[in-house]
Amino acid sequence: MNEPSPHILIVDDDREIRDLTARFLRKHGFRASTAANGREMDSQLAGGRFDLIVLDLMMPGEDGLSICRRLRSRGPIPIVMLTALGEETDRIVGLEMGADDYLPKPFNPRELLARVKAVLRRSDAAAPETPAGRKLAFSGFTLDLAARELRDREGSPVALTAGEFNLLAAFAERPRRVLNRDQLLDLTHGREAGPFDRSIDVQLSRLRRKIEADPGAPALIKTVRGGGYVLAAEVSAAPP
Amino acid sequence: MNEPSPHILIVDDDREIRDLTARFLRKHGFRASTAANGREMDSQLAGGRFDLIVLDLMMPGEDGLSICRRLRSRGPIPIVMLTALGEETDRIVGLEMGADDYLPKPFNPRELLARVKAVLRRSDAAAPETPAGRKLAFSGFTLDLAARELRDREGSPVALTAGEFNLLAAFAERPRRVLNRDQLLDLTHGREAGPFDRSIDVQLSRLRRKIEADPGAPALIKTVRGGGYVLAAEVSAAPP
DNA sequence: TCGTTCTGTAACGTTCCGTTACCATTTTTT
DNA sequence: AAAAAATGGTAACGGAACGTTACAGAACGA
Repeated sequence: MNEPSPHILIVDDDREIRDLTARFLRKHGFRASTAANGREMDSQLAGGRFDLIVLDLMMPGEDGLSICRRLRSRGPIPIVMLTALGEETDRIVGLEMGADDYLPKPFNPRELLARVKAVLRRSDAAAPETPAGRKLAFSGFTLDLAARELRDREGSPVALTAGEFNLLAAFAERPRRVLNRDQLLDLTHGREAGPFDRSIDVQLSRLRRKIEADPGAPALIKTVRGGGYVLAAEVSAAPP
Repeated sequence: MNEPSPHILIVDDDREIRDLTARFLRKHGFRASTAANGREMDSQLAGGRFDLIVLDLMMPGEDGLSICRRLRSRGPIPIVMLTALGEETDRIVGLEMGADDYLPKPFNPRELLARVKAVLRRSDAAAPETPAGRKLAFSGFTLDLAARELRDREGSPVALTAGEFNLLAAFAERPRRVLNRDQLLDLTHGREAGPFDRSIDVQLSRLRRKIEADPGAPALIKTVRGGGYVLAAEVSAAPP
């Protein structure tokens, strides 16, 4: 079972940078595609699976921060951002926005390579998903990570939104561990929590309404006041 | 029961950077210790447990790379590396060496904080094994530490709040030992007692109301006047 | 483009828990 | 022994954390 080399999407309005970078990454064993702006990126993303996105911060039209936000709301894909030199404020804002790493322009291609590798290694270690679609079973439910669907004990599918599924998957992969809101935001959106961020609470409330027998007295995902939430059930691998 | 704040070791030959960084991290809720070189780091590591190491790359004597390699061979502790600006080659080597993140010097403390938090969040969520999903039995009750629930002798769950559960867990893990209020506060909240702190008394009163047959004459958790409280029952491991 | 679905924010109600206060009981002091 | 102090139980209160709903902007599909 040979896994394919990681697929990287380079988003930059400068054609020369785009092409040179893509060629350089390919020479070092990656697959690389390019996009000149947000729109092109969207159609690329619709077309295939990517493992990491190299994103220019300063672009005409929709800028890198806006794109970054959009990507984050979709799911936890790793992002390396390219920033003009010295814009430290932007770097910090971007970091809180959820980019995984930064590279000041102009950059040395070798260094981009190193950061891409490092970010991939990190996100790989953080998300130990098996390439083959895993199925997890807990408390009568079956969660199919590859098909992204949940079935109840009768086998009928439970309609979950993307956000609800991501949240449940984060718990199912770490059963019986208390996860705080920071960690959950990171796992589901790769984002950092703001000071008054309640989005996890709301998502969890919606999730509970769908999977708890009595949402008023949750037995599956419990609240740990001051700590976060924990999946109380035992999780085991389910047969394919 | 409640984990203490993460403990960070700063290894840098520059005393000013060391101390400023440590102070900054402490101000933001971390525990921080310092070491000026590899030797000091070793004795610090021998002395206590650390959750993350901030490591300067350029140091007289044993340099950061060598230290990083040694740390890696010891175990999987998270490392954030500090590199001088422009040492591109070293940065690349450092990342490939296995640092989890790095920061070019001079760095903005806020950015260090953001990266430290991010690295901790991830490494914490990626922790491989479940600590100890133990179940304890005493006096007809069953306390499931992983699922955070208590069941009575009929098997019906007893609704405990997080604080009550933490308190009971502290006792169940130390049966027949008198625990004073300072110890209990430390075990449940990682906090020190204030001069007129009665919070343990109040919580215990609430807990007794839920688990004692006659809260007026407690048989499970007894008061030791002038000493604290003690779980009188015998505790044994329960089958899963 | 339009309509639908999803999701974060704001707002409000509820529950939890630390503080305070008051009382009963025990211990110490006078 | 009476008075005073110390100790602990618990009710009551208020601030903070959490649950839930409503709404509006964003993403998505047609």
